[in-house]
Amino acid sequence: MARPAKTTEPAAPAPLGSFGRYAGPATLIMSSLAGGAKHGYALTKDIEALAGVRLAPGTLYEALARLEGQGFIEALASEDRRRPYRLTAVGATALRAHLDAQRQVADEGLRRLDAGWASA
Amino acid sequence: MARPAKTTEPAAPAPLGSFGRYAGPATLIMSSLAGGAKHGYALTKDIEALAGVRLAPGTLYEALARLEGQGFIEALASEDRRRPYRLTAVGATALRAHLDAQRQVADEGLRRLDAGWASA
DNA sequence: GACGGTATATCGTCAGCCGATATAATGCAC
DNA sequence: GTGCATTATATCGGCTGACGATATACCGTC
Repeated sequence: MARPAKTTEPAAPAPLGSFGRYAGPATLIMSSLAGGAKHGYALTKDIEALAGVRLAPGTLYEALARLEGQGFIEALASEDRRRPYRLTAVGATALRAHLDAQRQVADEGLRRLDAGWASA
Repeated sequence: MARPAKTTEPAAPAPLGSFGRYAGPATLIMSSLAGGAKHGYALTKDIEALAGVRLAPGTLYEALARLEGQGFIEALASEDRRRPYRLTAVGATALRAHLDAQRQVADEGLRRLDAGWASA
C-alpha cells in the first residue's frame, strides 16, 4: 500500500484531477495552445488559471515531447531560453474532436445527475 | 507506442481515448451510474454507447473496487451472479464537480479553437 | 552576491490502464 | 441434451505515463 492516509477521505471538492490521475495533461496543454503559441512555463501558468491544475514539470515536458512526436504540436524557433510550441492543424482537428466528445459525455452525465440518480 | 502508424493521419475522428490514456474510466463509470444502478457488464455496454469507449475488464473491475474504496460508489446486494453498484451521495457530489470542471475546460478549449488558433 | 522568480530537462517511483486468461452460469439452437 | 455464444466477474503481467525530486541556468533587484 503506497497510499499514506487517503483511503477514506471524501471531503475533497473534487476539481479536475481528484479522480485518481486526471490524465488530461495532453488535453490541457493543447487546449491552452489553442489560444496561441506558448512555451512550457507559460503553459503551466495558463493551465493553472484555466483549470486549476498545476502540472508537475515532469508531466509537462514529457507530454510536450510526446505530443510533438505525435505531430499534434510543433516547436517554434526558440528566441531566448524559451521553447515555444504551437498547435498543428492535425492537433487542432484532434483536439476539437476530443473536446467535443468530452463535453458530450460531461453533458450527459450532468443530465443524468439532474434527472435524479437516487430515485429508482 | 500502441498506435501502429498514425503519426500524420488527421482522418481519425479521435473519440474519447485517442489522447494517450484517457484515464477517464472512473468518470465514465460514475457518469453511467448516474443514470441508475448497474452491474459491471452492463456498465461496459452503457459506456460504449455513451462514449464509444470499450473498457477492458481489468480496467473496469479494478476501477470499481477503487471507487468503492473511496466511497464514491457502493455495492448492492447481488441477486444472481451480478454485482450491481450504485452512486453514493458523496460520489454524486464529486461527479458533478468533476463534470462541471471538465465541461468548462472543454468549452474554453473549443472557444479558443473557434477564435482561430492559426491567426497570429 | 544572495535571493526569488523564470525556464527547461531528466530520473526514479508508482498508479493505474490494458489485454490475456480463467472460470462459470445462462440461453438457445439444433 | 449437447454445443456454442453470450453474459458475467476476477486476476495477473506488462507497460505507459503522471508525479515529485532534483539539477541547471538565466534574470532582476535588493
